[in-house]
Amino acid sequence: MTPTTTSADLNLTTEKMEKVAFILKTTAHPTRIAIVQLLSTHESQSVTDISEKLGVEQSLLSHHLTGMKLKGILSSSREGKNIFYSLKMREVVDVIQCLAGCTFL
Amino acid sequence: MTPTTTSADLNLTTEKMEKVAFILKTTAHPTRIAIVQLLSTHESQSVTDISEKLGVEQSLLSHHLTGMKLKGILSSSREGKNIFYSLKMREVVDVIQCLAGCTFL
DNA sequence: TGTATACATGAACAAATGATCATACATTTG
DNA sequence: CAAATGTATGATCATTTGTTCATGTATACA
Repeated sequence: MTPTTTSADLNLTTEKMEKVAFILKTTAHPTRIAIVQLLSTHESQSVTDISEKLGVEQSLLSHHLTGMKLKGILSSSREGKNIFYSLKMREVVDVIQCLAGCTFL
Repeated sequence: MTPTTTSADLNLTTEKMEKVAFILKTTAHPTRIAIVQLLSTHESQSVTDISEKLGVEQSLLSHHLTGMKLKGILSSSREGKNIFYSLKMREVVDVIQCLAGCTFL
């Protein structure tokens, strides 16, 4: 039986806890959550697309995007003048989904 | 049909994204993940218990614990000289579980 | 009442993060 | 090749976070 949404026993090594913390940290920002949200339903978007849809200035967005790429959450590919980002680590969608479902939020 | 662990479409308001980010941030630290892990299988532990089991110094641990309590993740109650902490927001267990299950970590 | 135990708190500081700005680089188009 | 467009990068600064240390507070017990 594979684990479902209902909580099970965690049993993490120190190393794994660090890695999990690392991913959580990389995700823990409203703009970055918005990026994940957008890419969860769009497969691939250019920086300009994202910038316009989220209302985030180019440079700041670029910092967020390259950071998330560096940390393995996103991937990117150039297509002419544009660079298209997409979700590489789709698990973060589940993570956000999980918290977003909390009634108390 | 209620959402399961398999990714679905997120559709979050700005406010909700901020709240989710807030919880993620509050969880995103190896020590705090260890605390969640411990409390996920122990219902209630004193500060000394946690300090010894995790090998974290009293004061630092206390800062983490009070922070997590303040942010709604833990709750606490005094019992004589001891203060027992327990998990209030059990959803964070699922969040960690989700990432911990990733093969690439 | 004094002392020990358990925990919290606040100051201080280092390190990480987030934002902004200016500028650099790559690609297309004229 | 020059100019325009799209994106990245690096410097700088403000803010937040993590840690340590010293000290404060609450409870128990002699």
